[in-house]
Amino acid sequence: MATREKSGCPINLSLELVGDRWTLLIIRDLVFAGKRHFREFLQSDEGISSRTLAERLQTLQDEGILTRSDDPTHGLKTVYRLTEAGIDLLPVLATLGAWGSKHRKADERLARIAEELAAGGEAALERTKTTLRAEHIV
Amino acid sequence: MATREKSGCPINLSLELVGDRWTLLIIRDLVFAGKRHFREFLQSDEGISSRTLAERLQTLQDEGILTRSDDPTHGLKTVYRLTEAGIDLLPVLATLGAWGSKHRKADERLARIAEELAAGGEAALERTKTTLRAEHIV
DNA sequence: CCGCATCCCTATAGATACTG
DNA sequence: CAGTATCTATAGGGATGCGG
Repeated sequence: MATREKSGCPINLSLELVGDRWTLLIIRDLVFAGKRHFREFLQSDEGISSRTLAERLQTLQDEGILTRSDDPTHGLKTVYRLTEAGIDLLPVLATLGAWGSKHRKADERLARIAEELAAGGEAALERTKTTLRAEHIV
Repeated sequence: MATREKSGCPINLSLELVGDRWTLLIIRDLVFAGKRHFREFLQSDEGISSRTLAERLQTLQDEGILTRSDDPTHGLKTVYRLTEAGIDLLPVLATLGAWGSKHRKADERLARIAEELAAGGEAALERTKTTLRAEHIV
């Protein structure tokens, strides 16, 4: 990515990083599907290519949204985790999910989950965030 | 756009429509800058091209996010307005703006506005929505 | 097996100029 | 004024390769 900033508008700055077809899907998989490894991200229903995935993981790391580390139990594997800045994207995912549930033909089961998270407001978001943070300490 | 659906995930369905560099900037200009005409969108700081703008306005209309109509006071002009589905994207803009304010180097003044809207919660969002709806009746 | 890097090729984005 | 035509640049899919 690394496009030069086109304006200081907060919405624009956010979109310069996450405003594409794939970035928020990767973060969704980190948050809701508990994915941590390269191969797992490759296997999402939407089918990201390995080339695009590698590039996005790199820039997300460069921009402080996630961290890369070695899997202690399995030398070959690399573990990706969200930083605080990444976890803070949860409200964006929640509002996007709520909108999709309401205005697009979403899968019934997933739609209900999205609506519940959105309806739960701040409290529900905080609970999810706490769960995500716990993993870093472990 | 019109890419065939890659999954029924609500977040994915949202991203298939608004997950790109420009769509949410157009909606931002409709919501916060009160823009209504083709030329006005062209003049945003980020500099969208006329071709891309025309295409996005078309698909947004096709997907029921905005409406196109003639300006009664000025025969040549076309007026773009958000539908209810479009207005419902406001929480997405709000969370994106809040994230950008907190985690990117955003313009001071705009950052404060974004933070206030986010901090205001549901009530602040509802007030903005009401203002937007009023325009349709007029 | 793992996380990528590289290559090739096509689809789409975008700049610029122009039209009804 | 709201868009198109045309041309070029880039993003991205898919196959394959490669060091650890």
